Amino acid sequence: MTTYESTYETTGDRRGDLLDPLCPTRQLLDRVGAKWTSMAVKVLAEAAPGELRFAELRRRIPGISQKMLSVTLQSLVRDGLAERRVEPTVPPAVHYRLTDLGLSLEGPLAALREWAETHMAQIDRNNRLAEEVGRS
Amino acid sequence: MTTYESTYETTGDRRGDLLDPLCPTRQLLDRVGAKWTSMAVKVLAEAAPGELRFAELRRRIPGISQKMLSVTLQSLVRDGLAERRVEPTVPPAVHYRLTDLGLSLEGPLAALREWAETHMAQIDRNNRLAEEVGRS
DNA sequence: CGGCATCCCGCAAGATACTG
DNA sequence: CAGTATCTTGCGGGATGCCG
Repeated sequence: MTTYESTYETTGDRRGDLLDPLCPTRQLLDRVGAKWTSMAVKVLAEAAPGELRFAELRRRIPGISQKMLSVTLQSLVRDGLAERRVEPTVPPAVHYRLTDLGLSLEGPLAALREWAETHMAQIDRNNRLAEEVGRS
Repeated sequence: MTTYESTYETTGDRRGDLLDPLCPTRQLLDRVGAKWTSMAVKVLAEAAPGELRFAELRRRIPGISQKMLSVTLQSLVRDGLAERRVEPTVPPAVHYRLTDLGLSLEGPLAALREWAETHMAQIDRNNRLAEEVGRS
């Protein structure tokens, strides 16, 4: 655990200076929460160790725009989670596949997904219940 | 797996209608990616099965504003992940604790955290490398 | 103490159009 | 085919101030 807890307790009100741009968990969650990243990782992981072309990825991620897929893949490549391979034909064919690092992320992500699928129905029920209570 | 894959493959371009507001994974990731939710769950989980007061939570989550802590806790309570207990003193003391459901989320979240702490340094290195390449 | 109401801003992300 | 470029918007979230 590299995140903060014991510190700051006694210091009172010195919030606002160091904040937390360093916390690795925060950084990761920002990326995972980026709305498409986790989907892309999932789809690529399902195809692993094979590759997928841009258009193929787009087809497998319903609702994603050309732009967001492009941006998301660039981010994955920059992070070293995915690799880009261009076949020099005309028109060019671009293939993507997860790196070992990317694949290693799929495990934790899958755990979260499983949790979601198991419990989201309950959570929805809780929300509807809270809504009714709120109206009273 | 309740998420989509085999569908949409043959239908071509019918994106934009059903999109995905139903996908439980997406819903969960939206909440987890909400920048403070995961932190709050973590801190509450560390205190479990004990409770934490509002101000105490604020102290343990460096950088969070009063508003965001409030909003985040409300969200957790609505989802049934946490419970709120008000002690009718003056001024009132409000205590929060995770429900069993909330606690069950901590496992998958901790896995993600562990992954982050293990690999974020490498990812940062990858990014710096990509930046250098980009300048060439 | 533990909020809620209000105002405000930046950025993620959608729509659209163009290119090697 | 696989992208960039540009414009635009929604809303997450910060700051501030008031209330029971």
